[in-house]
Order: sequence, then structure tokens, then C-alpha cells
Amino acid sequence: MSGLITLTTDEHAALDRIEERRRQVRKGTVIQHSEERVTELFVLREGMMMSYVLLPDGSRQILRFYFPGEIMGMAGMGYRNAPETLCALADCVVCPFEKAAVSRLMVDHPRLGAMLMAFSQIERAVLTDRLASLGRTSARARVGALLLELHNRLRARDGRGNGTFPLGLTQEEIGDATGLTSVHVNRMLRQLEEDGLITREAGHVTIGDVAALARATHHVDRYAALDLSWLPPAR
Amino acid sequence: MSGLITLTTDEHAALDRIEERRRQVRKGTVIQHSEERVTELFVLREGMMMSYVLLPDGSRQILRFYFPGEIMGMAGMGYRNAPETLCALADCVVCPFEKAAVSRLMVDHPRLGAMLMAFSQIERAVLTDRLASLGRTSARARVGALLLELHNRLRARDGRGNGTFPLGLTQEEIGDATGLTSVHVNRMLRQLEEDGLITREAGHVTIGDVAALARATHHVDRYAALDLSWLPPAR
DNA sequence: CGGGTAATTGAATCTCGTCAAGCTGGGTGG
DNA sequence: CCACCCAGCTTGACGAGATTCAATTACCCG
Repeated sequence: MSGLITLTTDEHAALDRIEERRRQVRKGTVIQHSEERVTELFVLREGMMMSYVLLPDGSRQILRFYFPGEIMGMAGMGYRNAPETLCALADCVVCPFEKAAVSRLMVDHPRLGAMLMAFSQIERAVLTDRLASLGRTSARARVGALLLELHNRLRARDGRGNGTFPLGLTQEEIGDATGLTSVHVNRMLRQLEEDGLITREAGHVTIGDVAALARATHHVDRYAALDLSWLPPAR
Repeated sequence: MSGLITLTTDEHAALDRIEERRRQVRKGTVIQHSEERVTELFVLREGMMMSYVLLPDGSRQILRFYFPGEIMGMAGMGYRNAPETLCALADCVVCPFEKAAVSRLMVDHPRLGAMLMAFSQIERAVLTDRLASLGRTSARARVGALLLELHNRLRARDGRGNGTFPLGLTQEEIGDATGLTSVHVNRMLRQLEEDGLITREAGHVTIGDVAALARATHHVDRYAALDLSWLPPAR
């Protein structure tokens, strides 16, 4: 949050309290099972995680990837049981906290509450972009758009913009996120490479011309062009 | 909201203030254009609306259908320009209000703010269900799941549960929501009918056995099994 | 240096899209 | 009151894109 607004001392303290408890989780660990009782949310501090649902036939749809600083499990807020599974894609550090802490935050620090609301709407916009991607674009565009999204999210964090980033996903995971099979993901990656839109090397992907790939995949960067001028003043 | 919690007089008044202004819109009218400046949100009072995005090639992805009582345009909260288009599917009545009204609401009535947050998370869960539907299920299941969702949403409003509801959508619109062509939607509707899962007559659809259709389409009712016990007390 | 997971590639198959043609029903104007 | 019109629905034939199945090959970890 501190990247977008200047936090007061009180607000900073309130956010720190939420991240009090720490927990190490190893790659592959599930910290929240779909359909099981949920009382906690998590902040991701280090690593990379994902949320997904499993269908009765065993197929998996990955809903979202999480990077450090993001809140995981918000979708469970309104429900008794978790609507999705949270699983670590790498060794991670997470901070679990109670649902009620969010409601305390909204009472004591309305500006942070409004900020949370804005974030969940940005997340919604990203989700709807993926919906359009799955519903109305080719396999090639879907894979390319996913690479761009990962690139933008990582760049928003570390500031570097040289177009290279560690993939951190198997082709099967890319397939489960884009609604394709791992075999077809492989072919599409190859095609993107042959078209000169990306290069691959040792688990890293390089996007030579971000704008060109964005054009080829109809991708929009939802982490740009924000408007938070309507936020209430800090208390 | 009054269906889920008991509102105080003050809370009721605050919500009424939001719905002060009224506007009639005729079928087909666009009240918010994607990529154009947005300062207002809307409450839908009567009718049925949808939000969608258009891709550069002209294809359309319908993101969501709106029914009376729901807030439209929340996704625009964090942005200067609207990420989606809002269009009336029937003659409607809407109540426009300023973005800042939401932030005032969150300051003055934290419980309503938390409620809004819960709603947006429920909406998120519905969206992720659609994502799984588009990414990992057959055309038949997608169409069936959409019918079930419309049925559940209408039932949540009017209470009737006899399985019959007015469709109010063309097959092309169903296709744009499910990522299919109108031609294939037609075939899938026919197939669902031949399988005895639905019947159609004069623009109305009847779902004989809701549970059976839910099984065939992997559909979950996200408007059931809510947990709002963590909400803060009313101010 | 194994052993297992992930990536790669080819061939056959199937689902869904495309194109094209006819049909139907409700609204409109002569 | 009827003929027409037009959007939406229906159906068939064909093709493209993605899946499935199967078999190697490359890579990472201990």
C-alpha cells in the first residue's frame, strides 16, 4: 500500500500488527483447502503462491498467482468454507491473520478499508481480463497474455523493466491457468519464440518488445492508470 | 442488503440517500462506455443489465449480468477510465451516484462498508467459477451453468423456486458470456433439452431437476452458505 | 551417476467454429 | 387485415484449432 499512498504512523502500525505472525511454507504446501472451514486470511511476504479450484473430473483451474505484499484468501471473507485452494509454488513466508482483523481495520482506519476495496476491484478487473482471454482469444494469445501479466506484476514490485523474469511455473501450470493442455502450451511457447515475441533460457523468459506482445495478445496492464483520488482522508 | 442483516435506521437512511436520483434507460442503452472517464457508479432498481468488454477484433466477452438491487460499475472504483461497458438488456431504472459516496459510506457506516467488501468477494467467487467454467468444462456444461446461475440469482430475488424463469437473452448473448458462438449455443441448448435437463417455451426456460443440472455442469450456488458473522457492529 | 519430473515432438481424433441456407415469429405499414 | 420484413433461431457440411495418446529427450536433484 505504501507504494500508492503515504501511510500515517497509525496506519503503518495497524498494518504491521496484521503481519505479526509468520509462517514458513515449503513449495507444494497447501495452506487453505477448498471447501474446508476458513477463519484466516494471509499476507504473502516471500515467494510465489497460487489459488485454484479442482473440478470433479480432476481437472484444475488456476485462478490467480500471488506475489509478495498481496493478501490471499479474501474470497473466503463472505463464506463459511473456502471457495478455493491456496498452494505454494515456491518456498514462501506467509502471515496468517483473522477475518475479524479486516473488519477492525475498516472501522479504525477507513482509508485503509477503502484502499482494500480498491485493490479488490483491481483484482476483479484482472480476473475479467482473464475471462475475456479464455472466452475470446486463441491459445497463443492466452499464453502470451499470461506471460505479460506475470512480467507486469513482477515489475510493479521490483521496478526493473528489462523484460526478463524467472518463470517459476511448469507448462502444466500455465495450461491450468489458461485453460489449455501442457502439450499445447509447449507448442504455443515455441510459436511465440519463433515469432520473435519471446526468448527462453534456463527457466527465464525475456519479452523483447512488451508493446508488441501486448498487441498480439490484447493485454491491458491493470496496474497502471489507477485513480485513488476518491479515498477518504486518513484518520 | 436488508435480506442478510437487520439495518439500523441510520444505515437505511444512508443507503436511501445513495438511491436518491433515478434514471430511466431503454433496452440497448449503454450507460458507461469502456475506456471513457468514469465518476459515477449505479444501483440497478428495475430491469436487467450486463457488463462486457470488446476485443480489437470485434468479439465481445460478457462479464456479468446484473439484477435489481445490485451495484454496477464497482470495478471502475480504482480507475480513472472504465474497464468495462454497462448496457441495458431490457428497459431499466438505475440510480447513479458518485464514487466518493462509497468512501463516505465506509467512513460513516463501517458495517455497510464491510458488507460491500463481502459482496465484492462473493462476486469474485462467481467470476472465478465462470473462469473455471470457460477454462475447464465443455460447451454443454458452460451453457447449463449459465442457465443455473441466472436461475439462482432470480430465485434469490423473488423467492420462487419452481425452476422456470424468463431467459431475457439471445443465444448470441449466451455465447458471448460463455465463450461460444451462437450456433454452438443453439446446439447445446437443444442437447440439454434432448437430455431432459431443461425445457424451453416462449422465451422461458424450465430446469426440471436443479440438482441434476448442477451435477452435469459442476455448478456451485455462491449465494448460499454465506458467513457474515465477522462483520463489525452497526455504528 | 542414476532417477524422476518436466519438456518436446508426432500422429490421430474430436470439439467447436465458420459458412451458408432456410425458418419462425412478432411488429409494421400499406 | 394481410403482406412484408427483420432479427433471432435452426440446421447441415466442412475445416481449423485444441486435445489425446504415445514416445523420446532434456534437465534438475540428491
